[in-house]
Amino acid sequence: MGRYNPKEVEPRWRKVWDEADLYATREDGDREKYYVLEMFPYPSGKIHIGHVRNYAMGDLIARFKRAQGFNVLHPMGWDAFGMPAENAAMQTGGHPKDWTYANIEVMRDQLKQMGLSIDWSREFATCDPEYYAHQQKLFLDFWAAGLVERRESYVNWDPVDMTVLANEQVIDGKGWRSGAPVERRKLSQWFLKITDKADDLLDALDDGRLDGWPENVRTMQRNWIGRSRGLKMRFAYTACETAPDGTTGLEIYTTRPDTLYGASFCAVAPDHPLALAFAKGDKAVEAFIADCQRAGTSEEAIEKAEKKGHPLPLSVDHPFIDGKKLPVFVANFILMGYGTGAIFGCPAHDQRDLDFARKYGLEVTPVVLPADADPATFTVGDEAYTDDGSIFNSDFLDGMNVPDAIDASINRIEEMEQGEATTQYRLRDWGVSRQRYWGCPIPAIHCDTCGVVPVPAEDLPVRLPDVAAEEFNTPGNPLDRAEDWKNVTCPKCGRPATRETDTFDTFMDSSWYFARFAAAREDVPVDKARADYWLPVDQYIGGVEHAILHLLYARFFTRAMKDTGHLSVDEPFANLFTQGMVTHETYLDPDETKKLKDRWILPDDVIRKDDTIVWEKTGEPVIVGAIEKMSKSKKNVVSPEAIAETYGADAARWFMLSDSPPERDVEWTEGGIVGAWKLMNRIWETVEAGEGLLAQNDLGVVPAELDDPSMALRRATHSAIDGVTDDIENFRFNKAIARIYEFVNALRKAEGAHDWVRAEALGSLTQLIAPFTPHLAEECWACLGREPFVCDVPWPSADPGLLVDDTVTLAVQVNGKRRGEISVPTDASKADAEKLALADPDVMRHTEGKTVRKVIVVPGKIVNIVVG
RNA sequence: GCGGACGUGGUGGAAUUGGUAGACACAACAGACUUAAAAUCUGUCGAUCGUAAGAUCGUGCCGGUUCAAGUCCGGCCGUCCGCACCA
Repeated sequence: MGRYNPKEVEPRWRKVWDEADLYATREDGDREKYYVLEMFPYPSGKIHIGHVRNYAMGDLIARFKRAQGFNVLHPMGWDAFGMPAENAAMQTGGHPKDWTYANIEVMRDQLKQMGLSIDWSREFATCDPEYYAHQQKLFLDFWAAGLVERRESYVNWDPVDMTVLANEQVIDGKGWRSGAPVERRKLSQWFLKITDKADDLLDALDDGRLDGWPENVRTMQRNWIGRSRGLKMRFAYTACETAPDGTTGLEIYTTRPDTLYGASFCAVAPDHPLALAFAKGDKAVEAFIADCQRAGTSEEAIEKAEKKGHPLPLSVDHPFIDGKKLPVFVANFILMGYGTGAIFGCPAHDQRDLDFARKYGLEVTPVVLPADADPATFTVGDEAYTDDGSIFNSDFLDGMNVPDAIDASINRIEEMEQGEATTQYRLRDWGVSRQRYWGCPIPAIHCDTCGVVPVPAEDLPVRLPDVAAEEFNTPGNPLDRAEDWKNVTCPKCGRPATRETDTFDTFMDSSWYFARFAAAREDVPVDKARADYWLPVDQYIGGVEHAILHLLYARFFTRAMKDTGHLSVDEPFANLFTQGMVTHETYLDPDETKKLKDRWILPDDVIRKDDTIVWEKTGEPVIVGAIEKMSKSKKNVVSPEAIAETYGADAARWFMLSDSPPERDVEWTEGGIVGAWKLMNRIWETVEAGEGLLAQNDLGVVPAELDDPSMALRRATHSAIDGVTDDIENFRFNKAIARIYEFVNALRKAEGAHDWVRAEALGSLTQLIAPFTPHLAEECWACLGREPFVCDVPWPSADPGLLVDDTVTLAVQVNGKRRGEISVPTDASKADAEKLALADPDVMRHTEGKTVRKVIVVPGKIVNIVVG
């Protein structure tokens, strides 16, 4: 007897599991497969509580499915390339590689301490040449398949990190990592043609292929891809054949060709070729463009920015109205990156166009009439009319609704050979070049004679050269200066050439790792047969912060890998679950003379005294700040190591899964972890009281004639099995935990129950907690004298006969208000229930002297008596 | 502005297709045990009135449907998330 001692118990069981090699997985045709994967961690140094929550969920699912008889794959790896390693190298004078692998060593140990059922034989880091060699091969295959493009383009340049960012990595005009305002630069860049797959990426969101994904993630991806159907058309220049940029007409894009009759001007983006061409000979145009480019791109700047334009010295002909000319402006609100960078303006039905037209005195002709408006008097004031209606003032379109008019105008423009229907995307191709050392080298060679040449497959991998530590303290990319590595001969012509010195965006590394786990040691990127067995991932679990970037890239990669014969699936993740963050209170030093960033105090350094929280150092109260996501900057972090040391890994896992629904944020509190710890002890104590009770896995037949307390415990056992199973299957871990609490409470009150029933209850309890708290469960299982291992025992099933009682309590309402309750046999007829309800004294007090007009009986639930 | 999620005790949160609102836990309070504390155990715990039995009110606000609404419908208010001068 004695308290449960996780410090001794947990390592002991992990050793036993290790020696039995329990969690190594092989392909096995007899059992159905189940692939559960949590987003792999970046080896930043130590695991944090967020990891604990993420991996506790994944391990819960893995163990649950394993007990249900599935052949479970549950692997782990490291997303190991990336800038923090270079920053650390800069600060410590070391090498990114040493820093990264040292962190992996530490974090692997920490993860192992959590008692996860992971197949460590499949572990890899993305910075292993054995991994990135295959990534280079995939890239070469994509290149050959036409999915890669090298082009000169404006890029988002992060001046702090000195690298290019993908559009997805620019948030509010700032770098996603550095927070520095992003600059525009023109560079030659590698692109993956994700827009080639835009339609399928979008369609799969709605055609059932991603039914296992949360709606919010699908919506985010839908918005991000941003498909719109419209018309690309040319407006002929009035009285001139060609413009200074060499074009013979202005090509615009519109989704509202139905409003063509309301057009009153055209406008182009400040960096549109036409505008730039005019700027060369026109100081005013040049000045206007420069002015536009100076304006910020932040959200605020855009919102406040006034619609501004500058006329260009030419006009265009209206396609439908003979003799009507439209002026052409350069305007600050047109984006070069969307459509053709040019529009026609219809002020009556677009707010931006209206603002612009009012400012420059352009005509406003309404052409869409609201349903109840009078065509003779309808005008547009300061608000554009953007809803549906019937077309008027528009010749052949008059009387149509908006969708019909859109079709009709497109047809007419196509007949006139002035344009065609097209689809536009907000999504742009994925720029994958990064001017960094610590990434996967791009396998390409630049030759003056042959141009850009792929590295031959047999020369892979292109390994990162070892460079001296001081290289990381020099601005720019160390690969640019690694002369021995950089200078090669051209594989085509044999003349001197140079390697590509950019490396891949690290999001590429995480875009296919799930497929590599199927056969992590094979000498091909993906072993097709084994990948066909394991993929898709049946359950993927991670943070919602990856809803767009990582998940979209992985979906694209999977399609590209299918095109190039590496995979057979086109969606990588059949079911996705996005878990909430772990938050914590923040504490502030009240001394306001200090800078804010120096005032945050660690939770470990404060003490709760009655109602106030004081700083250990001074004994003075601290300011209790908001409950926020744990972050190093606000110091509101707790160390999983310290928690495990004090309470054990099981208690930490349990707490992270209790209370809050898994998709919601959970607040880390001292009270919460203590509560979990108390339960560990309570379970242990309860099981220990039944030590060796019927020490066998198979209890045999149920004894006949059990007394009432025994029957009650059996019912509690089976309803716990039923409820917990259902809750786990539906990701309601907090409810599953609540049911286990109820079951434990029932079990502790049932000491007089029959031994057989107690043995059944204790065994079931142990099995039910096993996916949550594997060490404790194994210890309990051994204590009961059952055969190891509980994690390999089939999941218990509930006897449906024990889920219903033979009597049931019905609430009785009078006029919808609860006035009493009656106990009736479960199979009682409606008439019997009605009779009993009407005879109940509590009910009769409210029906006395009144006429019963109606009685509604819902079997098993409620009786409602309507009186008047 | 567009799209999505949500709003329940002091707190985290339960409530399957409309059918006993507040499961389970945290905090708080009272009691038992103890020299004492911790731990553990028992009890109370939405609000108001009442010694009690009980009554009335109560799921962001207003209205509606229904025998019955946290749940459905209409209209507001508020919070969070994503996108955003996307033509």
